[in-house]
Amino acid sequence: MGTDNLSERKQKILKAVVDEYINSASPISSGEIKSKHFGEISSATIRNELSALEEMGYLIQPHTSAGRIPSKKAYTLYVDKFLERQPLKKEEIAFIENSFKERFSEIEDLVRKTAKVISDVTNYTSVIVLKNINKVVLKEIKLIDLDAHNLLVVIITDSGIIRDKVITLQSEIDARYVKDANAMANKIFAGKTVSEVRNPDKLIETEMSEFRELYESIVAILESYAEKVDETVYMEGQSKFLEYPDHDLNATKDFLAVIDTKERLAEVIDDNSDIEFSVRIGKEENGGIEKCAIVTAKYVLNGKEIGHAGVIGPERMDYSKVMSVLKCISNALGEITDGGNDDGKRLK
Amino acid sequence: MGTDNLSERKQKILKAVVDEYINSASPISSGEIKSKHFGEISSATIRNELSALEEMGYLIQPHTSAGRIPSKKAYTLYVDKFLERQPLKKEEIAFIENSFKERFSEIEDLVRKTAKVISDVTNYTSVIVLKNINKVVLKEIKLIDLDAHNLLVVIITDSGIIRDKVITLQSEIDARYVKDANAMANKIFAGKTVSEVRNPDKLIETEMSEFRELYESIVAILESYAEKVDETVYMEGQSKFLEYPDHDLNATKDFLAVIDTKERLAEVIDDNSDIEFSVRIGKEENGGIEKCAIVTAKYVLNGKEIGHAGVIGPERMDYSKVMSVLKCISNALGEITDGGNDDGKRLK
DNA sequence: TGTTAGCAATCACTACCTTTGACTGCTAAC
DNA sequence: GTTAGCAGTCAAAGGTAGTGATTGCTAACA
Repeated sequence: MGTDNLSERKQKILKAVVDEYINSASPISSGEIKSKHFGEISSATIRNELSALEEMGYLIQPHTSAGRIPSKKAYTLYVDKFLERQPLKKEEIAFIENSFKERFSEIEDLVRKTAKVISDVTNYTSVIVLKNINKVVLKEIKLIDLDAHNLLVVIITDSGIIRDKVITLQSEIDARYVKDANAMANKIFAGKTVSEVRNPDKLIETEMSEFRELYESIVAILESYAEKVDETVYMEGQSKFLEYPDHDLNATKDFLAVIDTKERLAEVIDDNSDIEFSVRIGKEENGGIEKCAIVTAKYVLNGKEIGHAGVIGPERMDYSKVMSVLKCISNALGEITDGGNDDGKRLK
Repeated sequence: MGTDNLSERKQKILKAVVDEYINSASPISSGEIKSKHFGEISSATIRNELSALEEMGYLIQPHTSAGRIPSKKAYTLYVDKFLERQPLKKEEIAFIENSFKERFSEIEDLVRKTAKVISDVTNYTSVIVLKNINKVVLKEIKLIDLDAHNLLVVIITDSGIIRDKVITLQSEIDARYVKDANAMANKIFAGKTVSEVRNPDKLIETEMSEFRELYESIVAILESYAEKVDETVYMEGQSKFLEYPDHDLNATKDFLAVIDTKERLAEVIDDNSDIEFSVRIGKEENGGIEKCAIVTAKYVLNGKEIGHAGVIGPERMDYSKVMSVLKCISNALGEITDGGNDDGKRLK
């Protein structure tokens, strides 16, 4: 999808319409564009251009005597070509950096904080989806005996995420069993991804035979985490969704329906593309929410991509600011996790 | 707050108005009451009674030529005096019982499921708030060494809730240290409530001196859990909120604002009263949500009250059904946790 | 050929009016 | 204390007219 060979002037006018519409949320007239962007040419000329842009599918006229509003196509072009990375205000940068000054002992707290900061600075609803556990590498498995038949299994991944679950075994558990099982489990699981573990080779099968019951329980835990992403979705600022006039009752209904089932939300946010920012505009691309756009970036910690972070807002959202905020947070996170000893540009 | 000595007939009429309004959501006229509830007396007589009830503060007339709608006072009276426990449909009971047939290895899963079932059967948004950890009794503390300076602290309460957190210590950790610390920690913490631990007596202080750093870390964890109830709030069916015409944009805004900060939500749900069902009607009592009511019941597992469960819905909600559902779920939960060997009436 | 001014046409929006129908409150009779 | 009857009230719905913003078109202009 190129620029359709839009003339310099058409591009400038189109950009003006989108800019103005992002500000005002109401249709933009030819006169408005003239007075705010083009002192030189007349509104009639601009009208001609607008008419042409409409024919090309970039603009929409709600009714004959109204101004124009951008179409999805216009937003897409705008994000692709016209967006100038507008710098954040000093206070905003300071706020973000201060927010991550404190020490976080667990990733979960840090993620929560990140979501809060994104929402606070952008004033949109923020969402962070941690990567499906299928793709992460297991670092260690700890077994702790609770009583004669119950074990607490603690799963630690290489990116520091910790999950635990109690399992109940038929066989009696003693200290010796736990010790042996622990050693065995780590031999089998450590360094593997979850999906590798889920489809074990024959070798593992035989090695683990002594602890078959335990082995199957652990795999079951991993399976269940792999299936329900429920616990890896973080949201902040849900109520901000209603601060935008674009979001009427219908849009809100769609919105609530999506955030209601976190699985759906995770699907929407967690795309597989490898680009810096993913911008999805329009109902078809955002899980069915009317007049909404979703901007996400990779969420990188300790040099590892652990998920995606972004915002849900109106189509006419301040894309530039959102991207700047995500970028700035990415830098701040880089500094935390590396102790500031690299350029911090981890979220690419 | 009594019945204000309402005559038999006034009570009957008032109940009719509330019943009808719960069904139709639009003002109830004298004629409607006559045709549906009182073949014998004329609409004029009913009008007289309605007028009296209005003067007493039970009814509200949106405008002169409209029917009446119940006031908060009427709903309260209705819930207190008129509510007949209407039995659930067979399918509903079967659905609830089936939902809890499966085995839940962790409380968290069971709570989530409970929330889902409440929301599905009542068709309102459900909320479950687990009790503030301050009030629960610690059963055991497990320390697991991750590496030379990091310990995983697992806290197990008597109701089976498990929480864990990684702490970083200055001093070097070896197997011996962990073993001793473990023994000491359990001596100190086991059997106490969190609030007792937060205000330790001198004896504990001296006993723990050898592990001061560790001790302080554990207390800090407990403190932080006690302060942020964030992780103990479960919701289901948020989108159902919009299915009721009473809930317009404003109410939705209030609603989102409340559920946005889970602390606020917890405050609203988790009352300290000791009654079977808590019904809060009206903005003043429900955290500021317009035209909403909140019905909650104690959430009891293994004979212990671990929190509150309930629904958020319109003022004109089907109180009877909600209460029946909560009761039925309570029974089903009792059967799970006791293996069915008592009358199961645990949620009182 | 591209640009412009001018002008009629379009249409949402608002205000205002009328009609309709659903109630009520009151009164007088039972 | 109850009822029928009737005038009064008011929201909701529908219609009309006026206003203002904005466009598309045309004809003149550079």
